[in-house]
Amino acid sequence: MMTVSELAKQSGATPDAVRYYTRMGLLTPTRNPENGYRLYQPSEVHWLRFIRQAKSLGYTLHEIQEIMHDRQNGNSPCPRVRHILERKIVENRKHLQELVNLQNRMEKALLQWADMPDGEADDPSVCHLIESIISP
Amino acid sequence: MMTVSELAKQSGATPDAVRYYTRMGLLTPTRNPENGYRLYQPSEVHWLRFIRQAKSLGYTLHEIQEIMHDRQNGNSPCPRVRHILERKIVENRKHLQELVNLQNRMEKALLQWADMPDGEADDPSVCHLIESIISP
DNA sequence: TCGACGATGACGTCGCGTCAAGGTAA
DNA sequence: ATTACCTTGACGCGACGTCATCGTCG
Repeated sequence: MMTVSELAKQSGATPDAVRYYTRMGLLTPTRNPENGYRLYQPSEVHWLRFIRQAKSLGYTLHEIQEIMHDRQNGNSPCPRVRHILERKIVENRKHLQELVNLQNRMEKALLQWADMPDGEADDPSVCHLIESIISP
Repeated sequence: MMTVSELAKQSGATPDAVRYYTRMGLLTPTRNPENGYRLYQPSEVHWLRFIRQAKSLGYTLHEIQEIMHDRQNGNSPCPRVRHILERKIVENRKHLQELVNLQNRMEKALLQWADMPDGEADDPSVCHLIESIISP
């Protein structure tokens, strides 16, 4: 039986994150009746590592919750796990493209600004640098 | 003088966003004393377009606030504007790299899972697919 | 006795979106 | 009279981090 920070150290999470996962129902400690401390079984280390592994693959805590519910209901979570990842690959590709576009806009702007002076205090515009950019 | 939704239409924002910018102090309407409606000067269209232009370049509303404060204090915001963008270009490059890494991890996982069966309901692991991934 | 740990509960992040409950305009 | 607008205030998102205030352990 281990306390929050002992469990946290075993898997690289912070004690605050462990408490948060516990509030969400992803971890289910018992309580020390003398002082109310959360007490985790050694087997919880496996669950917490699973949570962190899934998170590093892009699963949200809500999705991890659904995966664990499958398990608790006696179903294999694998079909759901595959579906979610396929969706995430598509979504992330779109997100990446947006960030690439943003990066291009920012770099083009900085290049274009290199030849432009700073504005004066009494300019009519807010910032002529920003306003000079042609919207895509 | 225009109401929220008239101003919003002039620049492509939603009325809710206009009210939000107003709460943040980025827009400063007067009020119709008869009914309390926000009343914007035609010149606010320029400010709102500036806000949206800056946002599309990646500036946060908080940063836009600082830029506007420069203006109101009689200083040129341009040096700040340049600095922020230089910082954002670096940050976004890092963020992009993380998302590319995530995308690679996800795509490798899906490929690897293609040859693996779904787990059974009585598996000892939570999901052997996710647990089979070797952490980077 | 003191510092490191534990507890709860609430608030902050970011940029809005949404909802409720009501008043107003055309 | 209907409908589309306006107001304020509060809550939701995601994954924690932080803070205050307190009790406990070694």
